Amino acid sequence: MRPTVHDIAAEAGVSLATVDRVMNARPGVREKTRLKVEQAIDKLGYVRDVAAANLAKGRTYPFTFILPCNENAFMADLRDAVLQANARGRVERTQISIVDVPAFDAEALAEALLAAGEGNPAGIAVVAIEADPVREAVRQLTGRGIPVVTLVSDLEDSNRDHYAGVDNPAAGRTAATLLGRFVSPQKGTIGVLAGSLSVRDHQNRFSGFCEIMAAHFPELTILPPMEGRDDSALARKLVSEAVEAHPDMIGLYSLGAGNRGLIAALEEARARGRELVTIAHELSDHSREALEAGLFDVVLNQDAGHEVRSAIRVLKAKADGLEVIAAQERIRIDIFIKDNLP
Amino acid sequence: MRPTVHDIAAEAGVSLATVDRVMNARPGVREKTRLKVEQAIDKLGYVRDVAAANLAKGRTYPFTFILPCNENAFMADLRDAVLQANARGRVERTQISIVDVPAFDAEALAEALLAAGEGNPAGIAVVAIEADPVREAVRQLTGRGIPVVTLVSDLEDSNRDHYAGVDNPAAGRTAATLLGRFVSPQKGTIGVLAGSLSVRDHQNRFSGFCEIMAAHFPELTILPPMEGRDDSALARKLVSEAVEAHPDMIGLYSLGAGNRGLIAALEEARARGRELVTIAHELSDHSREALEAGLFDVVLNQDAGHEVRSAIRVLKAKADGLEVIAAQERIRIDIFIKDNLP
DNA sequence: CTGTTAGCGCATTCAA
DNA sequence: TTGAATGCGCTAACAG
Repeated sequence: MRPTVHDIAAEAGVSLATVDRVMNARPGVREKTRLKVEQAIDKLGYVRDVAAANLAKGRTYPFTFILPCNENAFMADLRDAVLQANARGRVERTQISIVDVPAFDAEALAEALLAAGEGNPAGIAVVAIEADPVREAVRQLTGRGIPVVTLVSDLEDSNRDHYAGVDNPAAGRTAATLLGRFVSPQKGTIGVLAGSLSVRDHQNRFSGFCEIMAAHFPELTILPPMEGRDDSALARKLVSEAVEAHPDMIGLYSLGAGNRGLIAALEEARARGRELVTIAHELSDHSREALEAGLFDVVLNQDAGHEVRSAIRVLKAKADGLEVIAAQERIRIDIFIKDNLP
Repeated sequence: MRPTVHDIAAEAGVSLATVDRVMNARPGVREKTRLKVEQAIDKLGYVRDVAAANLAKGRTYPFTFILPCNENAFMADLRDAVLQANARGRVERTQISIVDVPAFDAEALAEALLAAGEGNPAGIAVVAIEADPVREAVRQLTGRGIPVVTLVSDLEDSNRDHYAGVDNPAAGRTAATLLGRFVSPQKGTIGVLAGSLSVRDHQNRFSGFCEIMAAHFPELTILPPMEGRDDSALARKLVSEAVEAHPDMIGLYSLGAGNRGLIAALEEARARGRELVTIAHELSDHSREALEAGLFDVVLNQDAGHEVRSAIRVLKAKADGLEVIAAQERIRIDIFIKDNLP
């Protein structure tokens, strides 16, 4: 049998309460006593039974998820995933409250973070925006011992506890290699459609994309990126015009959301006899259909469900002061073609 | 607060013990009483606290994993993943014993399954072989209420509780599309290296591969598959000879293990000025290097860690009579190129 | 500073 | 056929 608190207490010659104090780093224990207990703990190889501990504590984990009120399918998926996780909260002992913030508004986000902190949640997950006020808010929270996990979009140079999202420069590089090889050996121009290049994720993807294109596909010219602002109509217009304006355009990388408009534009182009090798992000009903119809050639995806579950696991672990299994928490860049659709 | 057994007992006007009997479908309860309790349960929306239940039971889950003693990197990974999971068994309340069986030996596997069942484990995971004795053994086990999960390789027409592995025909189709597009617009022949076509997984991959090749890349000719028997030296020899014999061979799909020998052969070919678009399976140190060196173009992968953890989660859920979250348990076909390596 | 004690939600003897 | 009592491993008042 694995050792219990009783065994530790006996071994150390103290009471249960003292063992508990030591284990939870609570004050009111002489240094000497603490040492005895700690020795007993690793002599017996004690590991605390978290389930039992939580039972005793009647513990539930109140988490706060701060999400942008964006309209695209991915954010909807993300929200869904959070709601679903919360639905299973009865048994997982988590209780998640979602806080909505306006998209792309750093000030509002910073405020929301601080406000969330007031409720003393067991942890906070946030779709970050790269900005100093946000960084500062996160610093305050972690300083107060509240675990913070960035979700989907990271916050560099902050001391967030964990980032639950993909490596975006790598996503851009992946897109470049696939696009380059698919169009090869044709020469021509490649369009890029972003949501907004003021968003960090999109920046990162774009730079990764350009890096590989420049290095390995010099015969392909990247057109200046279009900014569709995740707006369906705008994206459609931009892409249609670009296809028209560049008869030598043979490929397209859409690194943001706004697949609907993009798909419409590609259908138009196809009707006029133009076929573009196209790589887009985020698997949704629309992008899946586009893949099956051959309008998209590749979809790069981050699994919202995985990200949310990972964030929760990490938050729980941090709240309990446990280690996280890094390998299990790495969020992959999924590559989908029509043949490996889930 | 969520309702507890006490609330149910009070609501139904019976004792805790009776509630327990009803919940665990144990005998010795009058039909009428049972009904009262059941009504109380869904009136209050009771869901049992599994953690508390396990604590009370002092429950641990003794699982048996039956693995082939194969020498390839993937199987080693799989074994590692099981050992690692077992190491965390103290806190997960699992205790896994590994049973080794000779590779590709259906009789031995069937025997091992039956033997494992004697120990009355809480569940069994097995790398299946498609054969009737195996099917029969699985049927017996599940008939006795022991949950059985197939791992990596499924067992069709058996009543195993779950399959923790990838969709192999889809893997083959994926390889075909990528290979076809990468070599395009060249014409030529494509080599196929299998471990053994008597293994179900390999068969499935091969047929998926041929299906797409025939449908979409008629200008490419698939050579008769080579069988490397997961033997490094043999694989090397076969591939080298094939490259030599077919000057028009421009692509290669390796759908089994034996990457070492394959890589050596590709290096030789490269030294002689021959470059083949190559797609292989399973990410390992060797295949990763090959990817980085440009010897492999794509590696399709199944994550052994995910598969094992998934198998354990499912086994636990089945043992507890709980639902599994299907979406979380689907094992992906990971596509790796040099840019999205983990 | 340290120990005693009473639960957390559930399963399980042992009586009745 | 049912109920009362005890304990799983741990935490948290409340006393000393």
